[in-house]
Amino acid sequence: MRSSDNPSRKATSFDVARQAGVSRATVSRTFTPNASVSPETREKVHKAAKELGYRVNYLARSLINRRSDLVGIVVAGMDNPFRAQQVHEIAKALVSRNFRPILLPADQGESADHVMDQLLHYNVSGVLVTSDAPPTELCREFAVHGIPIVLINKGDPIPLVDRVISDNATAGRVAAETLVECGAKQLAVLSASHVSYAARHREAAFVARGMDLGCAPRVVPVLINDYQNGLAAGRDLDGIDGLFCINDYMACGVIDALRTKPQDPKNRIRLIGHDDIGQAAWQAYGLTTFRQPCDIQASQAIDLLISRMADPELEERTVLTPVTLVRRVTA
Amino acid sequence: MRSSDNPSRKATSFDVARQAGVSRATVSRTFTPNASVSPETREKVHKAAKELGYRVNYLARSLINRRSDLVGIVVAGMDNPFRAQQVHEIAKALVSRNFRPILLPADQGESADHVMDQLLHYNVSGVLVTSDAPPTELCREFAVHGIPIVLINKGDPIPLVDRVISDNATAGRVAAETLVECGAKQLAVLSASHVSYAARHREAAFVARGMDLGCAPRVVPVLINDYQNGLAAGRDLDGIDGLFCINDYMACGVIDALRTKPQDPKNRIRLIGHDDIGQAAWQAYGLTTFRQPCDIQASQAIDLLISRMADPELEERTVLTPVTLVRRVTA
DNA sequence: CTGTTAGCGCATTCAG
DNA sequence: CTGAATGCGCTAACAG
Repeated sequence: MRSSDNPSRKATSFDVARQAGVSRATVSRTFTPNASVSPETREKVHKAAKELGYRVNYLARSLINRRSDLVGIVVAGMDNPFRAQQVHEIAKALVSRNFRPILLPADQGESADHVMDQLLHYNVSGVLVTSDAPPTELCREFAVHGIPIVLINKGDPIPLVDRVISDNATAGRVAAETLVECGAKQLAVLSASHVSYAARHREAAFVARGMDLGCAPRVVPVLINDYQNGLAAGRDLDGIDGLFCINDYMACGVIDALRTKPQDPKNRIRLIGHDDIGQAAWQAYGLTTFRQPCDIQASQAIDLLISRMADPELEERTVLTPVTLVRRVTA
Repeated sequence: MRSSDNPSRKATSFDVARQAGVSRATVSRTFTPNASVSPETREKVHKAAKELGYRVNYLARSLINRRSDLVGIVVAGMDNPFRAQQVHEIAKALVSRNFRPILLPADQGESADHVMDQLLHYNVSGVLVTSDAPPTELCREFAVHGIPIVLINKGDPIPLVDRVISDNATAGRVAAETLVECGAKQLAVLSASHVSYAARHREAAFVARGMDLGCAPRVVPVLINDYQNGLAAGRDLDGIDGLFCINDYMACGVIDALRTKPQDPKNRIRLIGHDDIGQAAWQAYGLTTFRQPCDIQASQAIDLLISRMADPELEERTVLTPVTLVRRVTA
């Protein structure tokens, strides 16, 4: 008396096998890619399966495969529209490749550890991290367990951990050049560089190029790269006519601050952001900004994941994704 | 020769048992809530576990429990900031209660079916749906399989399917009253009511109350409740001095349209939105709107899930969450 | 191509 | 309180 006695319970391969008059192994083969089953039996099995509403239990399967098609997405700062978009693209890409994304918000510092730790219980096939502060030690632990990790736009190199990074250097450089082209002389960059790898690098490239062009940019630090900090910083801004914001989320705040501030009409401040969030294109902002191709980043991240699943010992890799300047009205 | 021969592989309860000098059953009990293990042996087991980096394999566990602590989140329209926030809150709530959210974007109509179908392979403990067009038939299938579903702000009653719904009637009513209070005489409501349950109900309540107050509202239909449609509709708006937008996402578009449109300054149009997305509070908008308590909705949805897990035969329930009017500058 | 056998890692009877 | 045995649902090896 195995299963099949309780009709309300989910059908198992055993039930299907009986109904189709074959063995369980054959049922299994029928639902395994690259199987080898004769067309007729496969037909029978499919028929029986449909009648019984049978579905392969992936959990049981992964017990054998030692791998679960589950992939963790660790994310912080979902209030930033760019993050939301990123998560969306990653989830879509994952699903389209037959992975199941398990979403882990990691906002409150310590929780990231706990949450990633949980993943270890699920035999995940990999982890995608787009949180600002990647917990380096945990990354190591995953690597040790042979679980692929890829960092998106974050963090310095870690052995066995791959990264997808957008071209921050180009963004910073082009931002400086564009602002100067537009006639700006007093450059500044707004960024919370201590919390974000990307911010740090964009800022550095901007400053370097600004110097080259003969206008040493001022660095205006903020606590977090968000709207509120942008707004506050925007109010205090002075003696500046060209500003690079490390991200659009903050840039929107700056624009709102400038809007209500008396400005010299002959010397409007030129502004460039980064990310091309939806709001950047809203009429109230018309923000000139760098577009990050979320969809491409997502699919490249997954490529890295897959290739490392095949060979966990691979040396860590970094792929650079291009940014493109979207010119609107602020510069 | 069971496991334990390959040191690089993950430790199993077998390994821990050996190292601690106890049986596998005891190890199991040590990591099972409400176990009954003597403090000393529990201590030994924990020590061994730590040394070996042992983690319970939840996948194997769920094979026995017939349940996996995995919960699906089905979502569409993540470009709407409100949706993003909703997903974030749900994911946080889920994780804090020791569930694992698996995120399923369901944008392209048909994909919702396919994607939900996949969930059936994972023995999920439940499904939370916040997509605009809930696939009624699939809901039924889940119900049949005894998998709890809760719809958030969506859909008409389905047997065995619970719902968390924000107080759309009050929102619609208060919107009408508030606009009139502010001196509006020509009311209108902007909504794509065919795609959204919530829109339909807010619209109806608004119209009803408007009639009561002696100003029959005009209903302006749009295709989708998004920024672009708001922008377009805003441009065409005429002969209106009080507008209720079914959601903030669209309301932002309306505001942007009105901003660039010559308006009679003595008869500015009063505007009320719904959701209180982050942008509503941005200085460029200052949108008066109804706040939906995402966090409360999330936790109530999970409560429903849990109670139905305990008793799948429960009659379907509906919980109503309150909305609160946040007054800013547009009304 | 198909059936048989032997586990994947764990929790749960049932004895002791 | 603890250990031995059984099986959750499935697939990988090996015959045939």
